Amino acid sequence: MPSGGAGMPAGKTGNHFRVSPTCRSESTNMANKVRVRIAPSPTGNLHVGNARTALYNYLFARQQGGTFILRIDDTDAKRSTEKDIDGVLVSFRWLGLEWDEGFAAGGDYGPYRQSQRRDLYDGHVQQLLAQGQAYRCWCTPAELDDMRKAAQKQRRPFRYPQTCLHLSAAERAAKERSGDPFVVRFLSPSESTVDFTDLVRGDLSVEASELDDLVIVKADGMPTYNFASVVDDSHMDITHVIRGADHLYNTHRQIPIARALGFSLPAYAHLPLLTNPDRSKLGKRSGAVLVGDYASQGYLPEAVVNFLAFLGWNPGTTQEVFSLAELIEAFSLERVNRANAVFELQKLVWLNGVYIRGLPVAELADRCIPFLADAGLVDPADIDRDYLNGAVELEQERLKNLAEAPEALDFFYAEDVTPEARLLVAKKQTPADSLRALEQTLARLRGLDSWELATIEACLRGLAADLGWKAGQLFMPIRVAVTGKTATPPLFETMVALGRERSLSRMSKAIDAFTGAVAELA
RNA sequence: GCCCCCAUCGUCUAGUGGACUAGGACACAGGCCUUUCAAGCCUGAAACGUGGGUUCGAUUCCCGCUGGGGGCGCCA
Repeated sequence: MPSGGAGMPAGKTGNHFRVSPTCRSESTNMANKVRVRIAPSPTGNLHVGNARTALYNYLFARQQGGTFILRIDDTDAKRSTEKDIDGVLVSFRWLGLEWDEGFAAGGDYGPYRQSQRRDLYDGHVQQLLAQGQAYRCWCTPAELDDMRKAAQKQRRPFRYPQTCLHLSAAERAAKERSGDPFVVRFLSPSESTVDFTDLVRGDLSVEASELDDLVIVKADGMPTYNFASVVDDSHMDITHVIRGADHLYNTHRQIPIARALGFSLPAYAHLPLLTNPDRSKLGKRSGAVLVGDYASQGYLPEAVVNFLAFLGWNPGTTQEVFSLAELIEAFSLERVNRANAVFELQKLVWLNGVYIRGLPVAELADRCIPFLADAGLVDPADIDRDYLNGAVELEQERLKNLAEAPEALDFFYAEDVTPEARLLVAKKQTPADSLRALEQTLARLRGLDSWELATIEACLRGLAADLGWKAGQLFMPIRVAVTGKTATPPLFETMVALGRERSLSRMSKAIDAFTGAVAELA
């Protein structure tokens, strides 16, 4: 038995659970250490909505001194490969959400893959069958589909008509002898309502008559999500189920199953959904919705975490920037919102800049290297770190994300910058005068006996004064000559970072090219 | 269609019957700083969906309406 070690703790008798509307959160065993889980299905990558859910589970566990568990919900045999699982794990790790127990981490409640817990589920199915709270059903998917369509046509809600529940003994015997595939259905509760108190939303209630007999075991013998989850959450001693509000209805369906099995219930907290700008559920076709997309677009995991944390929760203070450690301290389920949150990137863009500016230069450089290497600007095996750090330092407050690094830093690495001649013309000056100014600049720069910020500045400001030009008039053409661009970090710092050789040779080349173009520009 | 949930600036949100001329952040606009671009600083514009109650008094409580969302699978 896969999770035999878990057993069923004493006290898990469920006897303090009633069907009445008075079933509240105190019915959970609060004395137990907090145990929460994130249970992704192996889809190859992590959706930001699941990432947010995982984050809240993580924060809650850490804050409560509890355990954060990762379970793989892979009851759908059609999609479940090692590679797909790995894709999910990579994103959790990138975000920094380390799990204490579960898949790839071990623990006393394993295995942590539902596909490997068949025996456990089978046992509980037998129990329900024996209790008369579940029954076999031979209706085929095609038949059900027809019934659904018919119901829709009559504009009536579809509910399974319990055909196979009401089979005569003879009919049932015949079906069983036939060897035809069957599913197992849970007999929906006879109580009037199914109620629970949600930690975020308060008292929730659904008429039991709304719940039809849902399939708990598929024809291939695998349990369905709603069944396996209930069994695992109980056997893994999960104390709090924190998940998206899209599971609200599932909770009403899972509670009767848990009760029929004699399980005590965890506390539930349903998080508001993340939506598209049009308020529809954030789906696969909604632009960048995978954590991996944000990594490759140059967002920092700490920014993504901070951003995600604030989608549906806030600390009640005006602080906006939170490290993971600070989030752990400040987080509380009580302050989770009920209304859906639009997944808008503008704040993430800003936060990302905040985190980039807050990084030590060397670390920012480290994080830029993969992007620079991809763009062919640097060879990771052979990097002049001092030069790179100098360049990164100058661009640090200009970078909104790492993916911009190649474009921002390209002139530090380009062989030639080939500035446009017309950009070498100083503001309110003629091309000829501009050319002369550049020539004088080069001459004076060559005469400098040190290549330092103060020296260069004194030199260029002095020249501007001698020329009777405003500083900016002179600096822009030099900037363009040296970098090829009109928007760069401050000129003197840039020239220092580039170094004397590069700076002077670029100026010289620019002057040569400019000389040939002056006539046309005039 | 049926069931459930939700509702404050464009967006994320504070607010828990009077301290609200409704606060903060992002984005936006203007200004300052300035060798360009950023960063930073200052200022501005910008919201309680609607109709009824309850109350001396509602953004806050209740009901209806409207609007939005979710669910209604042998997916999870």
